[in-house]
Amino acid sequence: MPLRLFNTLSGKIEEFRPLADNQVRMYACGPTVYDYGHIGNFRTFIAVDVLRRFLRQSGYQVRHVMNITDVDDKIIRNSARDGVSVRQYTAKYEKAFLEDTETLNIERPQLVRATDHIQHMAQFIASLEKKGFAYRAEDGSYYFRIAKFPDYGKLSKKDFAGMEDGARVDVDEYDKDNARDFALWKAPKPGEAFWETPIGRGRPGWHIECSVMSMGELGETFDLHAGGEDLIFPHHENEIAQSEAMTGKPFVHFWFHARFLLVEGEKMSKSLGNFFTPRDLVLKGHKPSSIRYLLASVPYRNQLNFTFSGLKQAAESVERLRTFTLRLTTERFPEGSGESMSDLAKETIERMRAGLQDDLNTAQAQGAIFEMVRKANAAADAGQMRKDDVAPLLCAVEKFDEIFAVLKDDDQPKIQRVLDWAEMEGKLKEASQEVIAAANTQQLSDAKVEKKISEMEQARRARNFKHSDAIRAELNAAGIVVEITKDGARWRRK
RNA sequence: GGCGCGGUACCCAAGUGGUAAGGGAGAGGUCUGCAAAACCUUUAUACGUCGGUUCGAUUCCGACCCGCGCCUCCA
Repeated sequence: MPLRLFNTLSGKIEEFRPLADNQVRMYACGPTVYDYGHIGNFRTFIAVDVLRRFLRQSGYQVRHVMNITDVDDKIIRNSARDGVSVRQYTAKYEKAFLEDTETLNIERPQLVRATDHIQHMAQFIASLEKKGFAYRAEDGSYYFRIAKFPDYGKLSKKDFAGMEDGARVDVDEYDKDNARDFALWKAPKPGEAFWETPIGRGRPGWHIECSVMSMGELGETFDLHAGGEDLIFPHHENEIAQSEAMTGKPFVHFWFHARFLLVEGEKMSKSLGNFFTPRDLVLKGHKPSSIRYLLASVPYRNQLNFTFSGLKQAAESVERLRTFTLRLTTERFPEGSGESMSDLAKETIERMRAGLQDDLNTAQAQGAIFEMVRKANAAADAGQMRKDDVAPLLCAVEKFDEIFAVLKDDDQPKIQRVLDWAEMEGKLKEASQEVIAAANTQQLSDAKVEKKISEMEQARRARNFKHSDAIRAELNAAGIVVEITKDGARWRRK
């Protein structure tokens, strides 16, 4: 069964079939690097990441391109305010963004920067003008003439048919033929940064970069274009207008949009004080894996209410899966195999796939894996687990993690990087005591921990529980959880 | 106002025309030197409200209430 995805363009769930048999070409709108990315941004990027990972798991080769918007009004304004070049200003936030995607295990797409393609954009605009879809305003700005593009509004389902070309609205404010016409190119105001191009001095409008760079990398028609739901209009609508006006061909087959999230039941905003970046959350003591898990656990088209209680629950869920994996890999089971476990694993893989194929129903996939965990634990407790059952069960867990990417216990180095950054930025005081304490205990190497553990085991064998408990308490204080099992002690970092 | 999405237990969250996955939290229990982990039992006469269709609706239709999004640069 093929993947079924909601396509904003048709407003329906459709079978996803790429143009080329085996290859998917997708483009995702990336960040505008004028500030740190927040969890709302990352919800979208994680949704796209889940899509990308699932496509690959389904056997497609994925060509995934993402833009970095490193020029816009805010960037121009802020860089001028700080007295630095546009590139100097954006470099910091671009770096931060890439670090954050790593922190959240978002696979890196091929990146394209807007400022690397200014000349291409200028050429593109010149061609649009030649074709009659663009015009130059008195100040040297260029606008797209939407009255020339009858399909305008087909993505956002807006009806612009009644709009007459030439009906001037707000003439004082806009130097355009029609208020709905949007800027392709902005002439510089005095003191503003600009690029020198054949169509004059200025900077690109917001939408043009995505048309130029996506088609430049992926061709005139490609499979899928993704972004947050707010981009449906005007951004993606305008991309369609520019691109299809240019080529006369369909621009994109599938439009994929992730829904906005709420934070503690309210729209995230700085004024409400519920505005968080992944860095904020890490400093508050939340693991990157918890953040990713929570952001991925609600299907992308549903509103996700991001709460601190939810973050805690996510952490517990991840812990449960990690503990299960640890159990399978450390416990000794009798030789042989019990037929039911490999069936269970197969069933689970099938259910996860079915869920994800159904418009990326991540919640269903999670339900499937947890049901397997419970059943497998029960079997192990009942002494019915066999040595050969382990591999298929682990395989199912692996399939799960190919999509969710939360099981590898690599939170600590990422947390450390955030701490290092906080120190440099003078934000270390915002870090919780727990985070700092946990980071300090990372000094304890695996070898040292192992040594302590074997000392503890010796004490236990001698039934010197006072001593063994003391060691366990000491390790615990250092962020190491020790669990005694019938096959000996096993440990993990908190 | 136009267009669209949603309202499921203490919290998060799937799902179905025939009476509710999963996770977290709570309670009780098993195991254990003690912990931890794990397992078992338990927590929705019921899926916003009111009508309608139907043998039967939480699931389909209608109205209403509530929440949310977009309607020019916010993912």
